[in-house]
Amino acid sequence: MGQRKFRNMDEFAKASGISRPTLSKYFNDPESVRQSTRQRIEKALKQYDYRPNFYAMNQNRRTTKSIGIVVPNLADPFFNEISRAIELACVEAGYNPIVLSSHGRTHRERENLEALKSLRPAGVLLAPFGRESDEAYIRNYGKDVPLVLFDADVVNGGEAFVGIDNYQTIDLIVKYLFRSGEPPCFFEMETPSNPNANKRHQAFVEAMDRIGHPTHIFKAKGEGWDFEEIGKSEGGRMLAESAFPTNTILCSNDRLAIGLLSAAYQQGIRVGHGPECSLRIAGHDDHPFSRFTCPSLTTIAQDYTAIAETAVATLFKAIESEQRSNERSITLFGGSLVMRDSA
Amino acid sequence: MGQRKFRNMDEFAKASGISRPTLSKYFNDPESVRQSTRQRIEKALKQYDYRPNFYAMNQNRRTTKSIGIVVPNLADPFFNEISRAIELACVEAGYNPIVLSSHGRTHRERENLEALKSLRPAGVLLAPFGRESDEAYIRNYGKDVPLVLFDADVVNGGEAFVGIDNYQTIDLIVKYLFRSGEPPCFFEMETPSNPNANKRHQAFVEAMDRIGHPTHIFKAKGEGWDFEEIGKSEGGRMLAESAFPTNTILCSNDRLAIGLLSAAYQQGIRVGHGPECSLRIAGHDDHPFSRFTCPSLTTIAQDYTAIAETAVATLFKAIESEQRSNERSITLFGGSLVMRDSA
DNA sequence: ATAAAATTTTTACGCGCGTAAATGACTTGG
DNA sequence: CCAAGTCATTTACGCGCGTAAAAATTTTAT
Repeated sequence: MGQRKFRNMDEFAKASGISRPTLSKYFNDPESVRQSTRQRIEKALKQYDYRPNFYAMNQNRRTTKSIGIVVPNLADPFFNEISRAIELACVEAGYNPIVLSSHGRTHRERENLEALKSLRPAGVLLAPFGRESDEAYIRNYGKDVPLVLFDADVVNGGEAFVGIDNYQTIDLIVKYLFRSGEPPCFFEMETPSNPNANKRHQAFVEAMDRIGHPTHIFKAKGEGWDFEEIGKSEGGRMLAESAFPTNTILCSNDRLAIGLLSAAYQQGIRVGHGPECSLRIAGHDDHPFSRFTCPSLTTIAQDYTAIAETAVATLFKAIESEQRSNERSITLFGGSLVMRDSA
Repeated sequence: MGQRKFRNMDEFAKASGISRPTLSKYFNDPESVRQSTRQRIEKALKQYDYRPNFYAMNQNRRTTKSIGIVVPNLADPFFNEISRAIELACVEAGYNPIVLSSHGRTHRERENLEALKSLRPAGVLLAPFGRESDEAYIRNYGKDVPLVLFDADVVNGGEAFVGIDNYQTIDLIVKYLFRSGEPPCFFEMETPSNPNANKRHQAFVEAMDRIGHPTHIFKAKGEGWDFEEIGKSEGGRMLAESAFPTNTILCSNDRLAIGLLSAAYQQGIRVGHGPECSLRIAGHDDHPFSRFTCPSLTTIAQDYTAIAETAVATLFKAIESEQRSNERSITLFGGSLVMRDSA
């Protein structure tokens, strides 16, 4: 394959004996031409190795086949995994995903969305920063482009939100910790930007209320995305000061827990659910490293695939309906308890 | 800002009182117009909020401002960090980086490169899979597009290669381990696809030769990218069988080491450099989690920034020279020893 | 076999911008 | 103030493909 090079679709049309408009239709959607024509085209494609000019293709299309995916930070395994799942779902639907990470910088969220706009994407999937996002901007953005939010919600932003039901997950793990030992206290960031953190805080308060135990919450100072480092230094300090009133600590997310585990290890504290252990630590999110921590981390697993597929399906529905619907849908998935060695 | 919406550059030209060709020049390179004109344009830009059509812009350009960055797997923190550094360097140079991950699937490397081709990028930075890459294809690719390889080399692929000097790094850490305790044995994947692994193997053999100690190498069975899992299961089995003849194990990379540390912990083996410890474990790459393992991992830090910046600079030189040069350059950076608690 | 439906071909135009050449206006230094 | 140089404007064309409409062809149903 690939003897000749073609400068444009016309040349390829001549060589393959198929008219240019038909070829154009085929490249838009291979299903849209007759089976026999499709085979003829694909045979010619194998023989000649031609690819339409991406830019010319998209210039005049009403709508492109590109889907923008914007996440706060690809270095965070959670966003890494979920954007990978979303990417996959887009490719399977015949779309062309474009993943953009804001690298933990709030202002880059807006820059990424702006950059996407000039690509005229068919739709955008956005995991907003949360507190620090430009909410008005996002709401406005959704009026121009089909937009589905995931992980973190913005009131009235886009067509829909798909995320996790933090009340269910926190209730689940609090209940487990309570039944299997002392009731937990809660370890979180002092000023979390992610709204899930706030919901988890609230959910913890309510869960402790329900089981009728006093609520203890400990806040780690620190800014940025180095959650492990903050968990280690701040949590380590609290451990050293014996600040925690119970032997069970529920961390707002796995990354904090990983830092806390590291601090506990350094201080010679035995962590685990066995009788010879003096501390139990649990996390939330089932970070890919949670199974390799020492001890392995008991946590809540989010269903990445379900969230990804629902977000993508919702977006496609919005794209196909061709109009912004008035009813905004919110889908929350439950998480499942992963019992490992740390609690 | 942003009262009116413009359908094209002509409308914006009329409204701003600047001719379209001048605007076109400005968007190509803001420095290419006179300072006073530039200020007028930027003032108008603030007032009106216009962005040129990305597709029309690139269609007729000799060369676009896009740089393709292709890595085997963004889920691997090493590639995550280095692609982030490269992305940054490209943005700073006024280019538009496009990061594509092959998600650990060999065939996607070629698909990504093909997809990039139809974007007519100014250049491409590629970290090939190695053994499983289509080497002939990559060599050929470099004839069409300015191409710089990093991390893993392909003989005669592209303009240049930028990577790490595994001989220096392995020698460094072997020497350290030898001076601070028993000489190490080596723990690696049985059939690594990454050529760095092969070089490290070779470097280990030579380093042990130099210090005059017998060379022991242990190979973990397993395929794919779950290095931690493989390190834990295979390494754990070897630990349980007391297969290692020395108390010091040098792992081919940090991800294997993290798995091995996890296995050692589960078996109640105390790992570290202190007298109360029975095992020392060292890694290679300074994985972001290495400082949070239990104990924290002694390892070799690669200079991501240096590699990224050199790769980008080399690519830009190739782009500017407008012709494939005959001399292929190879740049190798040394690593530095990071002494933590595990060895 | 024939009519109706589905698909392809022919023809033609336009998208938004890059780019080139000629012309015109401005800046700089003496 | 003028000449030379620099930069902006005017004019005009083309890029490669999307897309629309009408004509021609093929397929399907009757």
